[in-house]
Amino acid sequence: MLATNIDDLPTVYNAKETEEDIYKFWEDNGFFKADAKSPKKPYSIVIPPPNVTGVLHMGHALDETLQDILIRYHRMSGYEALWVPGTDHAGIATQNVVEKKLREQGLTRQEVGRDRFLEMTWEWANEHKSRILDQCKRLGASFDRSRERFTFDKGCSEAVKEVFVRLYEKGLIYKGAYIVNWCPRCQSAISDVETEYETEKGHLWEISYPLKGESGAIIVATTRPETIFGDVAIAVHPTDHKYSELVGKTVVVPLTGREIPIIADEYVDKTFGTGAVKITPAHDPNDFEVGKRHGFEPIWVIDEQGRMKACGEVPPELHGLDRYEAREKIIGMLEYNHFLLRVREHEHNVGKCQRCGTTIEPLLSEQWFVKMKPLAKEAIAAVKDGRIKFIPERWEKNYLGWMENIRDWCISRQLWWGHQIPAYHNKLTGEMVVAKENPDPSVWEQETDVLDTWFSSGLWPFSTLGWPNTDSEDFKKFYPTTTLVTGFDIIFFWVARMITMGLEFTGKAPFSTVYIHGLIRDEKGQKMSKSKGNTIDPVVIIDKYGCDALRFTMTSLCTYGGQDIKISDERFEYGRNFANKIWNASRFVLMNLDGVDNNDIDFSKLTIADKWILDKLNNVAKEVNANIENYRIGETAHVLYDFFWNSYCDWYVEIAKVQLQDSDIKLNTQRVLRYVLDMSLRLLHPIMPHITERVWQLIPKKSEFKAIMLADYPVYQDQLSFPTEAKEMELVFETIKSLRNVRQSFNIPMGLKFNITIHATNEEKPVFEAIESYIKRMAKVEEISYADVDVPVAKKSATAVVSASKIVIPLENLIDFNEEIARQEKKLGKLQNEKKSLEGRINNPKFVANAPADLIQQTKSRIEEIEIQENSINELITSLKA
RNA sequence: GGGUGUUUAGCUCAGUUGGUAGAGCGUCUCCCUUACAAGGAGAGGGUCGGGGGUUCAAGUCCCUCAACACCCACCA
Repeated sequence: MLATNIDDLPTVYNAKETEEDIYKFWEDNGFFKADAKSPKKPYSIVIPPPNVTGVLHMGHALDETLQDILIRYHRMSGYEALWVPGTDHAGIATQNVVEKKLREQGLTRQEVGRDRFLEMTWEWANEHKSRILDQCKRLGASFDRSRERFTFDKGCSEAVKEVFVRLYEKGLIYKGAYIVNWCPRCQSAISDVETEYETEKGHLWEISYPLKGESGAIIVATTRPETIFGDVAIAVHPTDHKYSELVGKTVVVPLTGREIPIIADEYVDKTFGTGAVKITPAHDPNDFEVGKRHGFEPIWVIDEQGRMKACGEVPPELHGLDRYEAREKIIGMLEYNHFLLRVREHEHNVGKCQRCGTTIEPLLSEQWFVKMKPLAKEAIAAVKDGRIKFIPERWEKNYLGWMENIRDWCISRQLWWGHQIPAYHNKLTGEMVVAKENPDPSVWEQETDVLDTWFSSGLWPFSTLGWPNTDSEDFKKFYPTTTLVTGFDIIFFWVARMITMGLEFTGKAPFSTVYIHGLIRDEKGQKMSKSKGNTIDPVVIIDKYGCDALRFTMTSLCTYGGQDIKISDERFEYGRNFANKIWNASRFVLMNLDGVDNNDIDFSKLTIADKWILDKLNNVAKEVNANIENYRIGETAHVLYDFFWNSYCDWYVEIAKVQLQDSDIKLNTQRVLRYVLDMSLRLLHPIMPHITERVWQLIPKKSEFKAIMLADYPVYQDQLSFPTEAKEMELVFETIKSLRNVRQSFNIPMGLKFNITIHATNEEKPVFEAIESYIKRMAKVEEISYADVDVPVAKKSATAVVSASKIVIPLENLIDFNEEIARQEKKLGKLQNEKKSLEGRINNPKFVANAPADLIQQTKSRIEEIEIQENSINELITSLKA
């Protein structure tokens, strides 16, 4: 149990013991549950579903924190806020994990069989499904667990079938034989976006193909000699004079003796290699196109495992050999037979499987595709006409560029873990139908391929809200969602597809704003990865520094431009220290409230300092609201940090200590202290939910809200605006700062109080009188006396020029006058520089003609102010020198 | 080959419509002042990557160069 007695609160904030209890308090009270029947305006976010295979990492921590900030802010601002949590079945990734476990037992999925394998994967998924969302609780995530979903649950599966059938019926899904990116390890096709290219050092082999029936040969350059058996032609550029006489002739493929023609095709680059290229339509996407144009039948020579195919085209001694072993062997064979003329080092890009890193084998195979061009139209329009806005805006360009050049999406995967394609083959006739249900299982059997995992994620914003049942309460209330928060790395994978599908099936953009944040990197700016061993575990950080510290630190590092965020363990001290500051300032206030349980401030009794802090708070509220609305989350953190620490703690709380001594204004000061703390906590709550809730619960109050997370978010109020007093307080700060400066400069110990004389102007004197008590306490001043501003200052003294007045500290025995002269000259120098530059402006007629009036006025008055101070300082220096 | 981002204090980075640069950490002084040493007070530190241009005025807009990072394309 957390302590409730103020005197029992530790002097160091204990995040660990607080956070668990507070989260439980929220959850037990059902505060995260959204009400679809609420009359309030909806605000909804669907979580980018983490993979069931995953453990919480820093990327999630940031993503979830930002969503939680938006949700909590809107919940407090009068919206019915719904955050839908859930996980992704992550087809390949999950299957790989389960297969790996099998392999550890010496088994393959084929040995286990499809049904048993799926059973095992479901078991595994069910065990892990909630794990990551449970971990998100450590982040303080206020999502509605009663609405938790899974991309492979019944509802999502219904949505998938519905979408598939409708797209098929519309002619937007087709099946066909094309070159796809094939992962020999995953044993499946993967899509273009799942293929990552890496630069690798390889070789460029020049191979001689002898002409048939005459002497001579054509030299071909290739990086993949093992595909030689699949060659159907040699291509040269139509305008390449080197080869013009050879086009139409026949050559003999080395090592097989097969005869193939030399053809001309524009695809060939005259300047690369030898200018002649072998055409292997079954194993290269470009060659496939060339082959199609010229009407060649592709020849398969590499199988799905990446091994040489046991077919007539391939010499028997190579059958079943791995593609790289075969390559070595073939090189040897070519060399032995004098077909190999030259080898060169060659750097080129090689496609890798995003999931397992295996080199992709472009393979001709029968797959299912979605025609993207027709769907992309609306998805492009929705972004162009502003129905969907990207923050930061530049990602729009990125999205549009991709969408405008979109290619068909290969959606079939030769996996077992995933949504089985709802197509059925007639065992007798071979006929195929696409339907949500099997027409007759005794005659029809379902397609064995499953769908790309992103197919179901693409439906996430509406499948989670009840679609295809468009009458569901959640769908009606919360769709379309408001904001999507994610990293830029999945704009193509996910965001683009949600937009496409959402528009096609609901007629509405699935969200109006896409908030893209940066990626988390290590302190050197490198991507965090398990293999590099540079990951930072958010749970470890939370244990060490606290969740709110983690959230605050990360939030403060978010920039409007969405830059990547570099972190290291020590950086989180920033947030922890701030949490501790909040804790201790709160303790002070709580210890001094004497049970004051309301914010009923008596406006007639407000001091200048009270008005200043209220004015400041008011402006902060205004700024914070605007910042959050505009996704300036980092700025929000900075503004609140600065206000709470530098204004409230460093100045107002210190001033309040003075005011609390005055029985006349004690109660009102307590109310101001309480009010500003209350509002500060509310303002901070979306970013630092636990500590703010914890402290807020400790503030004596009549029941108003049950929790700070349900309290009203502060907004700007006219009656709390005190610009005049806010300005006058500058005098307090300047005075106290100058006096402290003098004290430090002359090494006057804090224990030694001194008297001062203020040579004040008539305007400023009343203000000084009003703030005397603050000056006395905060600058350790004994007595304050006044003199006219024109009266010469006492000779043996240090002087601070503040605004138009002078503050004189008689320090006969304490100061070295040369030092004081130097100190004043330094200040004078600064002022003179400033004046010089300002005068340069004001004396420029073009400036006076063009600059805005208020700036000119401002410049003039600043010059006047400087002149007054200059005069004072000059006088001082003269008198010191005398 | 196209595109985007970055370059500001010793370090890590902020800086919304152009109006003489800010924070955190670190450094140097001083301080256990009854909320906080994870703290308080004071100080020092930058010709805003180079060059050019627009403007009365440029860290901010335009051009150019350089370095670094990333994305897309995929010449065998």
